[in-house]
Amino acid sequence: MGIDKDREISGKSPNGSEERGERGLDFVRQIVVEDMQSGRWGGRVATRFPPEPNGYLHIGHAKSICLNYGIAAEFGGQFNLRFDDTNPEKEEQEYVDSIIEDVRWLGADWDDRLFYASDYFQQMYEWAVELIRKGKAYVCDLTGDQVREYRGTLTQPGRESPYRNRTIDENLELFARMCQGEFPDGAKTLRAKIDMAHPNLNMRDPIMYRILHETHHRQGDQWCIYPMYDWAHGFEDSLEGITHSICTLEFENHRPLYDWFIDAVNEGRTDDGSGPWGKKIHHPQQIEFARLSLAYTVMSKRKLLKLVKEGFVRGWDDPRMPTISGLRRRGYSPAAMWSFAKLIGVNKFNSTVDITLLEHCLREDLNQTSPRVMAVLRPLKVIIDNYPQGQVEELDAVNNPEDPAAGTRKVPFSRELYLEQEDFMENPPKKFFRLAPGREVRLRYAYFITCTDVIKDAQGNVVELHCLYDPATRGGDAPDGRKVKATLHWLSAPHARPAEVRLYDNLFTKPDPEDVPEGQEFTANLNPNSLEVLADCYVEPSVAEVAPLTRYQFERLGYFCVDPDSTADKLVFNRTVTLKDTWAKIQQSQQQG
RNA sequence: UGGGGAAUAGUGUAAUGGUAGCACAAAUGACUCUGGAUCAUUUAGUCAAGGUUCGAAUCCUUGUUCCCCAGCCA
Repeated sequence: MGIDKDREISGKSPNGSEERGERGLDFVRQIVVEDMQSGRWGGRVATRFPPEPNGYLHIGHAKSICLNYGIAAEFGGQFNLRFDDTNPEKEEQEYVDSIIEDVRWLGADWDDRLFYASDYFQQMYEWAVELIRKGKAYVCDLTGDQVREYRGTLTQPGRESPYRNRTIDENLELFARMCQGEFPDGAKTLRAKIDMAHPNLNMRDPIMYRILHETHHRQGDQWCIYPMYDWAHGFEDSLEGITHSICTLEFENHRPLYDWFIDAVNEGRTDDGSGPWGKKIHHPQQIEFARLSLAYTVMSKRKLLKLVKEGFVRGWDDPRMPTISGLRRRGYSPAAMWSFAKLIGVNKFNSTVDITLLEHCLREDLNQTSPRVMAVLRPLKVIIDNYPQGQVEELDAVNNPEDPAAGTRKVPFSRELYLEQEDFMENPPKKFFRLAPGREVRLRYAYFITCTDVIKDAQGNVVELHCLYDPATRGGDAPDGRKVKATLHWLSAPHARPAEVRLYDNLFTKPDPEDVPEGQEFTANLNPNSLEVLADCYVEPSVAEVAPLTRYQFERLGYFCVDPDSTADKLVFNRTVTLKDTWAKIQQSQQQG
């Protein structure tokens, strides 16, 4: 899976100043280094990636996975994969399966530590009872609307619930009955008794449990009360011995609660377990970092779900989606994702990353690893008039100039060829080096050819070219040393295999899809041209039978990847990313004047 | 207008009291059997104003801007 390489890419300090240790490290790793030096966790590092299985993972999650797994790998620690499945209303097995596949594909290794928060429900229940006994939690009968009303506002303190001072025995009994299913959804909650005037709204008697008569994807109907995130999450980390609980910035306001709940359980507990409440439980440190934003796409699960549900894309793994499965289908490699994660770093402020950074990481990896092959996307038939009818030659082509070990292959050449339509212009502008009437170019690995005649249809479209080849230039070199300005890719028409090629562009037309007129939604910025299907393409015969997700570079065009829609009869490719295209830039500036 | 965070070239990110550096992007040139790749050069930055200091992106003060929080979601 190339994990060693991935690790190498992701590891160590960004500046290569490894001898300095903490210099140049992101702030999370600096904390880890300090903890290692101080022995805070006994030299132990344990991280986790805790997705809720209510959607597919996206590249923002990849950033988190690379951070968490990267830290564990670099410091000799452990990395857990844990499903935070505390809300049966939104969670599904399909999402669990896709998440496992995606994390594994990225190369993060959780060994045998695949956990589910729902497996901790019994322990959490017992701790909740303990909090009631300690007078720190109570059963509340307020309705949802009332809870909101009593909570107060950002600037005004809340009011205490009239149920706040129930006796411990009454609370114990009611909570047990909640758990036994005696009350309908929403009738009662268990709340922490903290401070209704707290300036942090999260501390105004937060709800620990709600009643939900819902079948859980894993626990079935065993429970009808479900823990809230704030109550559950710290304990999940605690039970797994997590040292650094890394999450995104919006949970910063929740950290006081994370700490409060663990402290509340630990109150009265001792290090050696003596005393009525037993032994103290582990108290991890929560650290928050900024989530990733990418230009020209959206990253929230809600919006991605909308794109899928309303058919704006073909599914979670549509190659235009920023999901891990979408990027994989598009042709991204784990190595590219890792180097991207390293490049963007980790910080505490929101930033929007330019897609050119992502594409740079992609090209950097694909250039090293992708076998080259010739393909023609928009074919233009070319007849070599002086090439013997019926003759076929097998010419040597290099598989990967960046990797001599990749070897060579044979490419058939014949009298009838396909060239790329855009490689010919009848009236070439300045700086157009490719084929034009009377002009000589090289066909890669083959011959020099000169264009002698242009055939057009009734509408004046160029439909066929006639050329002469120079037999002395076989292989692509002229014995007399004459030069040509261009080298073109080509295919022997009788040998070429038909293929469908899907070209992709940004899903949205604006860097910030949220930038919409008053009253409109982000979908108003969807790019109508994000997908272009070319049905009549051709590829080299050497790419006859290939597995889905196999990557190639189509010479001079870009990186392409076999789509799972591909069959033996019909090859289908996705364009992962184009090659850098100097001519396109020149053309653009020429058009702009 | 309560509380919690954060501001470094167009973008991302280093510098942790001592020459503001790197990558991407952009521009120019070299080389090239991919107008690819590679190499070289250039443009461009500390939110603002004060203060401390021999010396401030870094420390202090004041201000500005941005993000998060009023789900029985996570």
